[in-house]
Amino acid sequence: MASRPVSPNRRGDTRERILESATILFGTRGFDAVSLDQIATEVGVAKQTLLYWFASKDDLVQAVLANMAAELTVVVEAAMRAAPDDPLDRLEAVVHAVFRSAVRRPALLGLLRELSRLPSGATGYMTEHLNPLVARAVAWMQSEMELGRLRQGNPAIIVAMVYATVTGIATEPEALRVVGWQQDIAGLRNLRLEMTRFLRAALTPEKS
Amino acid sequence: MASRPVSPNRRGDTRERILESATILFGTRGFDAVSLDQIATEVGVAKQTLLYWFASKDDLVQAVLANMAAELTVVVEAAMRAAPDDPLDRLEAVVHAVFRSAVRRPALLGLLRELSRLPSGATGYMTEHLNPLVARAVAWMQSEMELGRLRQGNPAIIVAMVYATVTGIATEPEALRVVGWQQDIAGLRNLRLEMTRFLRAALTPEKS
DNA sequence: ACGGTTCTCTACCAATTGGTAGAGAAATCT
DNA sequence: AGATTTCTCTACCAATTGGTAGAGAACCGT
Repeated sequence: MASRPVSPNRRGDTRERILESATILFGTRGFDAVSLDQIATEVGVAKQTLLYWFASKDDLVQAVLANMAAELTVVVEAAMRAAPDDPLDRLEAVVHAVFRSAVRRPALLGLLRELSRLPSGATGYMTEHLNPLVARAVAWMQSEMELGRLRQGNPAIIVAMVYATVTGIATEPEALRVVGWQQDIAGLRNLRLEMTRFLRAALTPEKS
Repeated sequence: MASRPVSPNRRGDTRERILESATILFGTRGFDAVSLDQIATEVGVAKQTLLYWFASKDDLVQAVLANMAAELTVVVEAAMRAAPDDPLDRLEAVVHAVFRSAVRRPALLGLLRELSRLPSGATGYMTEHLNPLVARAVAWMQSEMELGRLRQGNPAIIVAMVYATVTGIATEPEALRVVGWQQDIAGLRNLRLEMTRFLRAALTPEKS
């Protein structure tokens, strides 16, 4: 048992594997509920290997968050750029992209939600990272409102509301199960369609 | 230090004080993040007093959840009964009531969200408790849709969506802070108005 | 006054937590 | 080949976790 000569080292991907497992565990169960040992076991590595790559649990959390912010930013900006000009179509495209992303990795949005229960200060770094994205979203929504292409309202709050809706739906399968929703391909498609209809209705300008 | 003769016992309210503190701590920080010692310290009592009233942490969690479910049910049903007949007005009344409740005790909806990361099985009891409420909401929404008084759609998913929106907004002050929202009386009022407008727009039937 | 119940306490426990110390294998550089 | 850096390990640590054992104060009906 002492010798395990065959490549205990997969040459460099250890860090990423740790990040990936940590993202999933933190995002689904919460920071405090997940121990370093659990992550290490999942990755198939000793706890000290984690602490070699990340000086402390806090460091690991920060890295996971930064990773997530970057990933999310890429997804949103790509969708934003590729989308048509009409604001409702564009919003639908972004929501669709985020939603697909969230289905593939439910932990992503879970992490975002997890932020609110970190000791504030730890959140500073994140908000700093996500602020540009958020600011752009709010500005965009405001200008579209002024053009009369979106329903009038407080753009900041409405951005938050769209975020809350999408994130809530994507991170709370439990709530959906309670209302009898089935988590299969048809169900997912249905969910996405219903969500875009809901948001469209909420944001379509009133005919004056 | 050995003697503290002056009424260490406030005669019966200990259990409720524990429940209250536990609700707040669990709801804001999550079950795993809060230790029995922390709760005990907050209540101003020894940890063993907690374990006298609740056989285990799990028991305490269950009690807190049951408490919350009852409280929420009362709030929703009272609002539902007192509200006018028009479905949008009624929805607004219920959302208003829940929202007020959530502002007064942010932990309430936080607990609800926390459910999704409990080992399933622990959630069974809760869903059982909340199921009647949810089932009634879905049935109500469906019948109103059939009457053409609400926008057509999948009633179950739409109930979940409204839930996600309200809960997300009420439990993620962080998200609101990021978009520059101020948590004062005017801000709260504004938030509530914007939210009801949002939901109204999302659920108003299309004029055919 | 007294025996029992109700309630809270101090003292302790094994298991788990995040983290340190330092050894040793493998790859890389010279 | 030898030295150094990179990477992962075993062994250990103090602190905290949920939980047990059991003593003792305050109240109760009798």
